[in-house]
Amino acid sequence: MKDEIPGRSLNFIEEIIEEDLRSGKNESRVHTRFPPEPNGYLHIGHAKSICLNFGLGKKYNGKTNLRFDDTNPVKEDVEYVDSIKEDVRWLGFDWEDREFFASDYFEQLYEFALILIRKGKAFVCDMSAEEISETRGTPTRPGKESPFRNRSVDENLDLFARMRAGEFPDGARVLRAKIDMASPNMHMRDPIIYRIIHTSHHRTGDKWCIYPMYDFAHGQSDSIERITHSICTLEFEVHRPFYDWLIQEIGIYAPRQIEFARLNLSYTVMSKRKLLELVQDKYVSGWDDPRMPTICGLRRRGYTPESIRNFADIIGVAKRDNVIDINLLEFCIREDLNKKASRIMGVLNPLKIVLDNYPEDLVEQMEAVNNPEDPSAGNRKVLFSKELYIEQEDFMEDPPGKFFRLAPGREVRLRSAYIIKCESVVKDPETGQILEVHCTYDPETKSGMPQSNRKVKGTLHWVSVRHAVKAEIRIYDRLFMVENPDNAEEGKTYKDYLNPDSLQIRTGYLEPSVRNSAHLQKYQFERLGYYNVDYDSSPENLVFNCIVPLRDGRVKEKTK
RNA sequence: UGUCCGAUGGUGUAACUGGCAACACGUCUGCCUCUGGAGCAGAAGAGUCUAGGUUCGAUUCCUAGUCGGACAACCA
Repeated sequence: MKDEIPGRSLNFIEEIIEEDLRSGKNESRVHTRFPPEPNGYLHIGHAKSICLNFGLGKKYNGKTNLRFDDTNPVKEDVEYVDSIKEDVRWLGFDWEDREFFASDYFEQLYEFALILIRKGKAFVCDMSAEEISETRGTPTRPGKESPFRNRSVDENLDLFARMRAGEFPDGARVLRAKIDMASPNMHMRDPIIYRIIHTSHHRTGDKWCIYPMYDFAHGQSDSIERITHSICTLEFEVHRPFYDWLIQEIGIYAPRQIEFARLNLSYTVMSKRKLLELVQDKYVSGWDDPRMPTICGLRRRGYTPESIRNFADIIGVAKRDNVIDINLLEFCIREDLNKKASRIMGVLNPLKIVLDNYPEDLVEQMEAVNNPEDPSAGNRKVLFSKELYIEQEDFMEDPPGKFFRLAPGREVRLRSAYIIKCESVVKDPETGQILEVHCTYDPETKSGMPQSNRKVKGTLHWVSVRHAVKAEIRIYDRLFMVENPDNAEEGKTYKDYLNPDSLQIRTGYLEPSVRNSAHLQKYQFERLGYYNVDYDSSPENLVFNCIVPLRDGRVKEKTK
């Protein structure tokens, strides 16, 4: 985690917290929570919230709970609970023994509902979902009161008990708060707080057939856990008056809810519904497809927890809607991996080089630096021989002015090896395609030798043909072709903007040192980019994911 | 024709609570380099949605607009 720079300005949430600390509110405790619903995988937007909540807990010597808001058994599953825990842990956060579930509080929540009923603040309503919806009114028009609104306390108590006992089918009745059908805030128009669902719950099994609505569970769960600052996203701002009303009427501890703007990333979608759709309709290989903005997708792509935490830190927290440029995320992973990733050489588009003056059977071990940014990473040996592969793009028969690489008559440095000079080109007589390039090497210029300092304009990466190992290289591009796929034009959906070339599979020729890499091992392929060993990889069938290419000045020249 | 929230360079976030706008990404220029990477040095780019007001002075306060977002699931 980044060290706090003293004097660095506070975000608006930290300001509120420090004010509360100064005034001695909540006995000067800071207690936050991350409250996911276990109905989907976590994405980078959740990472922002996780970093915020756990970060605040840490910064103010407080605590942060992990609580699953599992109030809807039809959509939730343990699969999601497990993945969420894994992801939060992987991001580097620890909730210690404070792993909670809203379902742990079902009995308590039921008691809260009883309190409301006894106070005449809640009633059992027999209307159908359609009727309730019709009588709710619109934002500009008040709703109509339910004909069941004035049932006696005893009748409500009896009916609610029978709801719990399972006497009624799904949808037959609900419990509603009795507030104000004419409120300008839709959430105050006698909102539903309990509904009948005869579905077994992933934790409580068949113990319950009535379940609290999220709005009835969330605020009270925070209260039960004595959360001091309930941090959530902007869309819950309009719910706050209802939460406050509940806390007030039930008469329990009141956390303070603070809303912030959720993260939006360019060239991607972030809603759980859409991500689920991409998975179910097989637009991607799964939740952890390296193109997905999910935490597990980013992990598989090769992002590090540090880079994601740093990203969350850099984007800041505020209340205004925002769209973060995806390249800021890429900046964060490059910055991190530049310091950490070992460098290796690999060729993705091979062109054969033959060194005419190099002994036929000689094999040399070249000393190569693992990471110029980190001397402690040490060196390794790279095998060199008469026939090498270089990148096709690194040779041009008729180069333009600013081409620093190999061309007829020109010299170039082979990284960690010799300076070579291009002597001739062998082409296919039929197609004119270049088959191999013949060069001579200068034996005096081996890296490290006294005379090796001769300046040449370019340095190329290479791999010995005889020693190269093949690997499957998966290269990813952005999943969507437009900056904001959510904002689809008439008659289109976000899916119409899916990038058909977001996955490209190639064969790479790599130096043999990578053969026994562990899954998720990260490398910089010199001059190309950062690569991650995929879960599908094995020593026999290496598979790498391109995390992000290196920044490349050449690209700009071309687009100019 | 409601309620709530927001508005600062291309993007995001600041401005010690009223003292002529800073940082990061991106862009551009130069240096350096056995990665056209990294690093280093520098530059351009907003006068803070608009109109009034308070004030010696407003991005910060007030008023009225404008624009954008959220809210009408027995979802969260």
